[in-house]
Amino acid sequence: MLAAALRILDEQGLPDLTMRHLATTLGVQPSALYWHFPNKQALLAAVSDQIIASARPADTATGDWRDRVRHEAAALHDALLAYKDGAEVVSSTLALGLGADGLAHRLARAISGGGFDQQTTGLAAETMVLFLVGHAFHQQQRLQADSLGAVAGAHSLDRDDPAGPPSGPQAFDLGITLLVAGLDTQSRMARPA
Amino acid sequence: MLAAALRILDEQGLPDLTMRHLATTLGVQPSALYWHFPNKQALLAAVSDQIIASARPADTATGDWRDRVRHEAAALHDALLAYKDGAEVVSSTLALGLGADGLAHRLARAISGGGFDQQTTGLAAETMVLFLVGHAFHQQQRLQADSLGAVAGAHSLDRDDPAGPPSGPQAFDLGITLLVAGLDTQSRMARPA
DNA sequence: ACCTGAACACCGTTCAAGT
DNA sequence: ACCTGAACACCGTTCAAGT
Repeated sequence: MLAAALRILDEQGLPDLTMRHLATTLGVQPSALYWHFPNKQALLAAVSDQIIASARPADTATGDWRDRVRHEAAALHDALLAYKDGAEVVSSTLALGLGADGLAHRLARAISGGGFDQQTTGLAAETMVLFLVGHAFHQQQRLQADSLGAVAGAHSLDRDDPAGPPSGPQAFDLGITLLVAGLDTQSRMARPA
Repeated sequence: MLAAALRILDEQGLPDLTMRHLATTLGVQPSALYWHFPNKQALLAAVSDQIIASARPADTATGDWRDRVRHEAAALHDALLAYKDGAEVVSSTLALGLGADGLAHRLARAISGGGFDQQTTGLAAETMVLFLVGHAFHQQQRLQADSLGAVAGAHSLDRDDPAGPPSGPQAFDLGITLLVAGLDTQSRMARPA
């Protein structure tokens, strides 16, 4: 039934992931779902955890902590983009404070390779989570708008007008780089080698 | 009517800001609202812009660009927190790509004081916007959960357990500091003084 | 343990028609 | 220009009752 929810999400999108639609798919009454999940948010939290868990694991052996952090962030970012509306689902779950903790934990583990104290590590991880999810959400929304608005727009390929910033993978990389560089500075200030 | 929408938002919260409820408040049929706004998202976008515009303007005279950026970020952050569910409304508008551009513009103006090229400025502003809004949303959600869950929790004051990171103003400051420090590094790499 | 049936209390949006 | 009335096509959730 979690699997069915993920299928609806990926094939039809979040607006169609309703309790009633899911019930129909399962050949069951809507009320039956409430034996398995207390409410819809709990369902979405479970879906979110599934999406995050699907992110390819970090190659823990290679590179210094900076690369590990960058790779882990990229892997999680990709996982959110892999499911239709994946970023939005995770974003809502995260904001409501239910689940989706895997995101912060995985980033924190990578960051802790830099030898920061626990508090800095946690704060930095949280900062990166918010940027990562926000960016994925934003990007996913634009991709969908483009694919639907190919009618009206007629400029589907000349996005990234020079007035606004480009917002694809390049923007994501810069954000992560900024944060990693900032962390690096912090570490030098704390224990100036 | 925008004013009425803002009042409902601030006094009752986003879940109660429905077209039907707003119409009742105005003594009008729900369908009447559709003469003024094409749909609910457009209404929420207008509300978002109002919230952002209410942020105290930056003191453009004092400090270097780093301080200006920090102050501007803090002012915008505070504005989102000033209205009940303000962060959530702005977050959704932002994600859908309607309005809320004031956020990025104001930050970009402050950042541009650092003399970065337009692309870096825009990307950095976007990064900060995502962090800023995500953090405000997260924080607002927790405050509300605390004020409602004072019943079940009984630990309303000993939040910030040492396992997780603290997530109040302190966390916000660190995130912004990290980003500013990262930007600083970028500028030294581009034109090593 | 797991599900049905039926209801409750809502939503956003459209559209002809009125003034 | 601005609004009404009435409908369309939905929601999430509860709860007694069934098996």
